Parts: sequence; C-alpha cells; structure tokens
Amino acid sequence: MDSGLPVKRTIADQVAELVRQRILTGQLKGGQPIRQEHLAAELGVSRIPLREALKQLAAEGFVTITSHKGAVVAELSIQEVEELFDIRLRLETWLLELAIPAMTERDLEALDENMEEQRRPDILPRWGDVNWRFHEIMYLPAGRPITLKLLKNIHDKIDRYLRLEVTMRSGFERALREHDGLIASCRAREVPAAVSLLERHIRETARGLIASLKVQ
Amino acid sequence: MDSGLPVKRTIADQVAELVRQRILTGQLKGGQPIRQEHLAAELGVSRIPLREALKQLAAEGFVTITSHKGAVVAELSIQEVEELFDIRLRLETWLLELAIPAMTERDLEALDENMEEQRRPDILPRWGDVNWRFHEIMYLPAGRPITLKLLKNIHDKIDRYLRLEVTMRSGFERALREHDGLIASCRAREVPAAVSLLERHIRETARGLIASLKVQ
DNA sequence: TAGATGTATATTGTATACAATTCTGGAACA
DNA sequence: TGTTCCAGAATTGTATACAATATACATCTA
Repeated sequence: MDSGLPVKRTIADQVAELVRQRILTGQLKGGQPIRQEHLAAELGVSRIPLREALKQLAAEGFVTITSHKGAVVAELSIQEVEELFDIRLRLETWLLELAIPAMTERDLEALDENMEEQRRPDILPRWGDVNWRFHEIMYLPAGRPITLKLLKNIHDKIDRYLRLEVTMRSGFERALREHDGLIASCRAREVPAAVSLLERHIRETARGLIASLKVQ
Repeated sequence: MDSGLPVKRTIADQVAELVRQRILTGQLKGGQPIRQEHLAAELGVSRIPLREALKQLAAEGFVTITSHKGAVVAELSIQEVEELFDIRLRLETWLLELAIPAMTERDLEALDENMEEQRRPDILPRWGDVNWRFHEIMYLPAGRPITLKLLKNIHDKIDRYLRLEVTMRSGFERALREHDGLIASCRAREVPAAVSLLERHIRETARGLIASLKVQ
C-alpha cells in the first residue's frame, strides 16, 4: 500500500516534476530560456518526454512556450501576484468557513504538529512546502478537492517569489504568530474570527511580498 | 493587425484545440478512451503532436491520462459539478463587484448586442460560447485576466454538460430573463442588486443542471 | 554607412522506428 | 467449471532522424 501515486512513472512525468521543482526552488529563474537539447542531454533523456513535460508545465503556467522559439520560465508581474493573492483570499476564506465545522480533533493535532515543524531552525529551505501543508490541512475538511488543487497551484507560483524574499525573516515571524491564532480560532470553532484572521494573514503576506518586489 | 494569437500555429496546438472542441461539443463523450494511433491517423498527423496536445488537455482537466493505458475523456461527478459552480459563485460575484464601477457605455452596449444574439432562433448550438461571452463582457472591466481565464476553463467544463441538457429549453428562458436583469442592474450601477442577481443566476443554473444529472 | 537581403547555423517541430507495458484469449490444470 | 498462466497482439512510451523555422551574421546595394 503506497501513496496512491502512479507506481510506474513515465519519464515525461518525472521530468515535469523535476523541472517544476527547479523552477520553484529558483534553480531555473524567471525569464530564463529552456534549451531542449541541452536540458534533455543533462537529464539523460530524449527531447520527446521533455517536450511533453514542458507542454504540461505551460498549461500549469510555470513556463511560456512560443512556437519555434521555445520555452522560457514564466515570470509574474506585480499585478499578477496581486491577482493571485486576491483569488486566494476569496477561495481560502470560503474553504475555511466550510472546514471549521467539519474539523476533527485529529485535524487540529495535525496543525499543531505542522507548527512544530515550522518552528524548526532549519525550516527555511522547506518553508514553502510546510506552509502550504499548513493551509492544506486547514482546508481539507471542507471537502473541496478541485478548489484545493487550484489553490496548490497558486501557492506554488507565489512561493517561488516568497522563497527569495529578503523580508522573509520578518514576514516569517509574523506568519507563525498568525498561524497560531488561526489554530486557536479553529479549535474554538469561531468561524468569523478565524476567517477574519485568515483574511488578514493573506493580505499581510501579499503586502510584504509586493512591497519587496517593488523595491527591486 | 490580427487577433494577437500566434500566426504560425503548431500542429500540436491545432490538435489540442480540435480535440478540446470535440470534447466540448460531445463528439468525444465522457469516459471514452482516446486511441492515439487511430486519432492521429484520422487527423493525418503523427502521434507526437497528438501526445503533446493530450498532455496539455490533461493539465487543463479535459482528459485523464494513465501511464501505459492512455487518455480518456474526463467525466465530472455531480459533486465536482457542484464544486465548480461554487467556485464560479465566489469568483464571479467578486469580479462583477469590481467590474460595475469600471463599466463604460461601450461595455453595456456590447452586453445588449450579445443579448440579441442570445435571442436568435438558431442559438442553441452556439449557446455555450455566446453565454460565456456574455459573462466575459461583464467581468472584463474588472481587469483580472488570470481569474477570467480560470473561469473560462470552468465554464467550458460545465457547458459540456449543459449542452446536453433536457432542461436546457426551460433553463434557457430563465437564463435570458436573468441576463436582462443583470444588464439593468449594471446600467443602474446597483452593485449589491447585481451581485445578488448573479448569485441567484448561478445557483439556479446549478440547480437545474444538477437536478437533470441526478435523474439520469 | 544604413538598410536590405541572402546564407549558414542553431533550435524547434514532426515522422518514423523501436522498446516497454498492458490487454486478450486460450491452454493447462485442479 | 473455474482459475492460473503464458504467448502474442494491441497500445503506449521513448529514441533517433529528418523537416521546418528562426536567429545571426556576412554580403550586397543605394
């Protein structure tokens, strides 16, 4: 009994995940062109599965493909980042509203455990994943898998920029406090309080990120 | 001066659009497997561009690919349809709120023109497109292109089922009335009224579709 | 010299060929 | 009868080879 993911993973799928990971971690930077022959050779595969991977990543919004010119790592404008945060705001507050009444004690424990991980000293490189996981655990009881998948994609796109943030250190402490507050509200089943905390949390994160994007 | 779409369209892109269209129009039905060799031969292309097209469609949610088993046209459960309508509800009411203050006289005229088209006797086969176009015109002034693209994708997925609806005839008349009401509220710049009309409109559409899905 | 034009090179796009996997149907066996 | 197992047929996945297109640079023209 494994994770449920396909056991027989195709090369194209592996490559897609690897390239996505490289984009998220900043190994492949925004605007950087992707040379198929070069990357395929580096990975020891032919261009065919790489091209299929790129098509998928393009549909997910991580790269931009122009015919006969190739793929470049997608970049987000400040306006686009703001829009993504706006979408998060609408969808996540809704999910939280639905989720709180459905949360079990087990869910709340999972949130506590996640917070412990967030407080580990070596968390920074894994912050993106762990932070998403926190939000995911909160929204899972809402039973809205499509919305959740959509939000995961949005988080991934945003985290790429958050990861590089200078303000991360300060924004990080704030995020921890706000997460704590959210858990408390969830445990007390205070829906309006939790929602308004989440709203503030998302707005503050957006504000911090966008401010630091603008100074560049 | 053309539409801005790529002039040199690659075979893979053309195939992607064609297959998507066949899925939306029901020529390819939900659950139906797609045999690469067969479809490629029918279209007079090799399997390579077809496979790339399928990867893209999979990322967009129109087909489901299982390794070494192939692609099948995706089907939506009733629960998934409900979730998609829920997402529409949250995002479209938000866009409308933003859009109304920004609407120009030109936008309102475009809505009127669209209504004329909706009232043509031969509209049914084009209903999906024209209906989406109506909503798109309303939301465009909100200036949220990512959200709009996301909603377009959701509309497409839903319209595939709406198109086959028995209730279409009756739901159709209702939709026209509700569209008229929406335009009136937009013209009067009555944001809360318009939003609550839109909310009712989406809920009614969902109710009709889901009811008819359940009787099957 | 500025601009246009042609040609070589690099890169992407597609077809064909082959490898790997899954599916099918029937033989062997209890 | 029902089950297991094993060809081989069908289908998908990937590599190689070639075609189409774009880019860079040299050449020509005014």
